[in-house]
Amino acid sequence: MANILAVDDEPAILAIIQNVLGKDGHRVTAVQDPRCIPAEGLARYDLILLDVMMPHLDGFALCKKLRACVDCPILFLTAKTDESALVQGLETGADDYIGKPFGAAELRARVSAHLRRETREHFVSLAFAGAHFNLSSRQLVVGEGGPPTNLTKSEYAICEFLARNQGQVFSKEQIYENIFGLDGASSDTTIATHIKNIRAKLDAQGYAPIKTVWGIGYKWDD
Amino acid sequence: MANILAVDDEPAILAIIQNVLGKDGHRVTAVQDPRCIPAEGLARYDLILLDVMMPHLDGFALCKKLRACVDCPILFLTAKTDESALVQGLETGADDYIGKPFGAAELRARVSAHLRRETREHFVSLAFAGAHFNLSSRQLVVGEGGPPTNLTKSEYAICEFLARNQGQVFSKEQIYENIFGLDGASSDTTIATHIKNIRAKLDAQGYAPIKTVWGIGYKWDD
DNA sequence: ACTATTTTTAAAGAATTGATAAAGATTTTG
DNA sequence: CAAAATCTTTATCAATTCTTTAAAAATAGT
Repeated sequence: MANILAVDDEPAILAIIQNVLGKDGHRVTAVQDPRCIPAEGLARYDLILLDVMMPHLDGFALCKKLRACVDCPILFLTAKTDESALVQGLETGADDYIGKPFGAAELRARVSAHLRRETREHFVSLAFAGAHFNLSSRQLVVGEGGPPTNLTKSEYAICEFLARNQGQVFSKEQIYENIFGLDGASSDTTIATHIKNIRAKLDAQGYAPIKTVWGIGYKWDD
Repeated sequence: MANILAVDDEPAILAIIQNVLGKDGHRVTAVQDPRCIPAEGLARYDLILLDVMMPHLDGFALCKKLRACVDCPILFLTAKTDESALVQGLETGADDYIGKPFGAAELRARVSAHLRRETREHFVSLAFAGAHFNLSSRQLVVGEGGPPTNLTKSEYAICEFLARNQGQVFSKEQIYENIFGLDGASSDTTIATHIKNIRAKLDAQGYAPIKTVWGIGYKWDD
């Protein structure tokens, strides 16, 4: 299950995408006007689908802009099927280029392949000097072969999010948005309290990976 | 530049691959008989290209076997262009499926896209001779791979502003306005004090990029 | 030597974080 | 289905850190 952003000026195409990928359990956010892409909270998407030919904004230019601030797979989904367009698309930083008319099965398979790859890479990389995440059982193990830390769902989610973006600083709002979605309006103290509780549990095991960056937020540093 | 393994029973195709990708500086190892794939040293390949229909061994089965012990991108390159074959190919663990006859440009673009993704830059940075800014984590690192300088929010903001406009001189008022907005009425000493504190921290690391332009203001010069 | 400007010092004021505790949700258990 | 346990969110306040200010000392230019 993944968060997917789909941008296309044709509502019919958006509906198909939403239908096809929804069946696989993904949450699809459909945007018809590329100018309305949420600037904040882009980080919470696991994959982005883009049309090339849209009014108001060129898909290639949009891809370049998105790529500058986003790390997830970007896939073009377009009627422009000539090879030079494909090359141009991939060179703007996209990861795949699917020609219309596309089959539902191909769309599903390609989206799955890209998502699978993300987890494949992350699985290997989510081990640190002082601890490692067991991503399938959603547990954090401090040290070597010890018992898993007894974190709650939210606490684990915060840890995994910060750890996946090791070194990067996030504000409390950003953390909340990335974990609970944009809708949830929360006070700063929510995340602050979670962080405090996480630190209490990890400190008890002699592990302190969450650093405060004063005035900005928190980061995972191990 | 990458190590690429290409498996295809047709020598002509292998030659084309070797020629096309060789021009991009990649080292292509060509294997005509899938049974001869080196069991050892598979990990040294950054990307694998597979044919589907080969004598002696099915490409899909081969992909599954490879995927079990290898983490790099696997791309099918095949004449079987129907959708169900594509879906089957991606489901065996491959990352892409390119139909023959393929254009040289498409092959290059797709291979580059997959390699690029492996090493995708997670942090946007602003680099100078003696230091670089990690813009995503809002940190200034002096020298090569050293620890980030411990700057406060305002101090970092001033540094980034001056650095972004390298060489340009700004008065204290201009600096204050650009960072805190027009509304903030501040005395000159506010910025002067910040500059002093920044210099103290950077001087301690043997780095002095902020120059005073007497009677005018300050500039970043590195 | 004089003046204007910058740098330093030191301390008051403002903002942010961390800790404590308790109310509101949710899930588990009997 | 209700009670109990657990988790999430909120409010409040102390502790910490940062920002701003005022005034003295140092420095550059004329």
